[in-house]
Formats: sequence, C-alpha cells, structure tokens
Amino acid sequence: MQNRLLAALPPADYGLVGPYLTHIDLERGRLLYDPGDPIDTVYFPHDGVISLMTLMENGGAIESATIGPEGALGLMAAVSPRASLSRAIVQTPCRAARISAVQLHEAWEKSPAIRKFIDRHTEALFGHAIQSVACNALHSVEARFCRWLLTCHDRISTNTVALTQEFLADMLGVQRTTVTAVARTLQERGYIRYRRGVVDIVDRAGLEAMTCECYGVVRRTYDRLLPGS
Amino acid sequence: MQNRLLAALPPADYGLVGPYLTHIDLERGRLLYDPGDPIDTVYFPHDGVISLMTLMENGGAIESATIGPEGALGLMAAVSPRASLSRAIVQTPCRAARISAVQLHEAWEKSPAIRKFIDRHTEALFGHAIQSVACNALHSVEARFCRWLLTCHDRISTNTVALTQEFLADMLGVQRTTVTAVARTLQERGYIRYRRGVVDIVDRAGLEAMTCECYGVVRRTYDRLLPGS
DNA sequence: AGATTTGTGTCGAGTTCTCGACAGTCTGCC
DNA sequence: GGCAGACTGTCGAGAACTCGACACAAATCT
Repeated sequence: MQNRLLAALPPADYGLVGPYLTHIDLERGRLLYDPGDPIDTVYFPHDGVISLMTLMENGGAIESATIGPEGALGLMAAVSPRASLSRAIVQTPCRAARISAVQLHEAWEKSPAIRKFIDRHTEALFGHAIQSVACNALHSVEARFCRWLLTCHDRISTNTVALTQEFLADMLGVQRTTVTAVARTLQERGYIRYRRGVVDIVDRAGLEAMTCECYGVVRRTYDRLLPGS
Repeated sequence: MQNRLLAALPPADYGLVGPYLTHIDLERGRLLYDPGDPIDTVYFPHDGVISLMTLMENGGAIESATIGPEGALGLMAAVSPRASLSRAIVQTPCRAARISAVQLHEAWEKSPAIRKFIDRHTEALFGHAIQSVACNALHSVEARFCRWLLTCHDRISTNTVALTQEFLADMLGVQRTTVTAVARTLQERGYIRYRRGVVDIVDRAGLEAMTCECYGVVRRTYDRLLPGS
C-alpha cells in the first residue's frame, strides 16, 4: 500500500520529491505537531490514520479532522511556511513517507501537478471540517461512533483497531460512560466485538446503516477531488 | 468601512484587481451559492456577514463558517476553478465588492501579495472551521448563541441585528424553543433586548463573559493571519 | 506472586436539549 | 379593517448525555 497522492504523481513530478522522501514507521500515540509548532515536515501516510485535534483551554482535546493515505499532514506548508493550528497525533500504527517542508515547497514551485493536488487536498480537508461542524451539532454519539470506526477502517488493512474507549471518548468529545454504552449496543447487534483496548469490526454494513450521512459525504468529497485508491 | 483584505493591498497589487471590482449591495437572505455551483464570482464584504451553511440530506442547513470584512467569499477559486461545498447566504445587509473568479485568478498569477493573502485567508478559514467542530461538540447552546452574536457584532457597525429566533435556531442546529429560552435568560440579565425579528446588543461584556473560548480563539487566528482592521 | 496502573461495567441523579402542540402577537397585504 | 402568514411564548413528556462514584478486570512491573 502506498500513499495515494504520491502514487498518482506522474513520474516527472514524482522525481522532484522522490529523492527527498524518507520512509518511516510511526508508532501509535506519537505526537507530530502541537498548535503553534512550525510545520517543518510533511507526512504522507501509506496506511493508518493521523488525527488532527483541537486543544481547548481546559486541557481537553477533540478530533477535528483526520489524515490518511488519501492525503498528507502539513501539506499546506508546501505553499508557504506556517505554524500548526492543531495537535497531530498518530492514531494507528502507520508507515509513512516524510519530506521537509522546504524541499516540498521547491517541488511545489516547479510542478503544476503538485500544486494542483495540494490545492485539491486543501479543499477536501476543508470539506471534511465543515461536514464535521454539522455532524457534531446534529448527530447522535452512536452515529458519530460508527462514522469514526468506518473512516478508520477505510484507511487500515485489518478489521482490528487498537483503541481504548477512554481515548475514543476524547476524540468524540463525550463522556467515557457514553462510549461504553454505545459500544455495548453495537456489540449486541453483532456489528463489532471489543475487549480491553481493541475493537474488531465484524459487520461493516451494519455500521454503515447506523452512521449518519456525513460518512458518505466526506468520503465522496475525497474521491471526487483526489486520486482514487 | 472597507474590506480589510482589499484595503491592505499595496497600490500596485490593488491596481490588478481594482479595475475589475464592482460595488454592490447585498440584501439580507440573498443566496450566493449552493453546493455544487461553480464559483464564478468572489465577494469582498465591506461590512456585514455572509454565512456558509452545510446542507443536510433532510433539507436542514447549519452554519459551518462565516465570512466578513476581514475575508472574502469564494476566495479559493482564485487559485483554480472549483465548485462550492456549501450554501452561502447573506446574513446581514452588506455592501461588497465583487470580481469574477477569472479576473482574480489572473491577478493571483501576477501578484505575490495577492497569493499570500489568499493563502493566509484559506488557513484562517480552516482554523475557524476546526474550532467550530470542537465548539459544536463541547459547548452549550447558550455559549454558542453568545459567540454567534459577538462574531456578528464585530462585523457590523450597529448594535442591532435583524434575525428571527427561528433562523438562528437553524444556524446553531438546535430547536427554536431552545433559542427562545436562551434569549430570554440573556435579556433578563440585560445583555440583549429583542423583539420580533430583531436583537439589540446592550452589554457586549456580558456576552463575552458568557461565551466560550472559541470566540476569542477564532478572532485571534484571523488577527494573526490577516491584515488588521 | 503481589502490587500498581490502566481500562471497563454499572448505577443513579441531574441537566440539557428535543419534539410536538397550541395559543398569542406582530406585520404586511388586500 | 380584516385576513393571512410569520414569529414568539409556553408547556410537558421524554430522550440523550453529563458527571461523579465505585467495583471489578486485565495488563504491566518488580
């Protein structure tokens, strides 16, 4: 599996970035950026999920968007230098390619194809964010729980996700007890199985029937704007 | 009052767009874009507020971001042609300058200053969106009501906002009866006065004390990234 | 093996908000 | 002036979620 943005680049354009890419493994929980950090490195996940989290004054943190193999973390820094607006942490263990923002900026200056996919990615990520604004205001925790699992499942190659209910509660911005209750009903319906720190996705179709439209909307936005898988 | 982006452009750069700007009045409620519409025109408000709304499948609509004199509507279309992701409607009567996306794109190609402010604006708008994701998940209707009023107040020159509770309920994604209840407590505390279709802001400091941190966070993001008023 | 830490199950009181209903009021239109 | 339509006030049942508390279970450490 390979990052979809990189994979879709024509050879000549890939040649501008390929030599500067470093391949790394990102372990779960690794902190890549905090708000205010200068974005000096751009990460292209090959699989797995990176979460963008908005930090609140009380120390809380809630997920505001995610990055997977269809995109990249810090991509806007290729246009011009900037600071991170959010915290970025590695959600699932992740192979990735990274490149310095400076090198990517040079490629951006030379390649229309690279400028185009960065522009498209920015738009897709914005679309993701505004859909989440609506989702968080309108939809139940149950629907959002399913959406989160499905989005994660799309980006990994297994049916097993390592996460604690406590952590997911933070992501969704709800109480841990609420997550426990939702997880129980999903397990009773046979859509998932879970144990301490692990969730298995058993019946994707079941989750899809229970999530809100936002899952599909965001997914289609990415499919429309960015290279297919 | 003048759009802050345009006002901050050096004369030489302004010369690239000035001749193509048309000044217009936008009446309240006017629909500028719906999802999927090609963005052929960019609007620079001199005062007033334009709302970006995410449409849901059931016909509902909820505000996901706002545009005021510190920014512009459709600005990303200056980079390359695209379709709107959301509905854009005029929230308060609004003087504005408009320019065709094609003309603005030509200015974008020639002027580094224009490219820079468009890039900054995109980032600020993204910051606005991700803060709203968190806000909608974590904060009470009361706090969000105050935030909405304050954000609006920043962008108009009067203490009077024309809006119905029904409409505001849609913006916030809550029931109209909830808005009524919140409005009543704010009036009892002397922060606002309202009557059919009109809200007067009486005590800004009171509203500021009651809103969430998100108001200040978004405002500071704009101040940091874009030209001051 | 025992001790400690971390994650989960459950309970219950309390709050916030939903959702439907209906009456009353204001505004503009004919 | 009267009518129609749009906006607001209020009520009440019920659902969703919060928040604190505590017991229990699984993983980790020594």
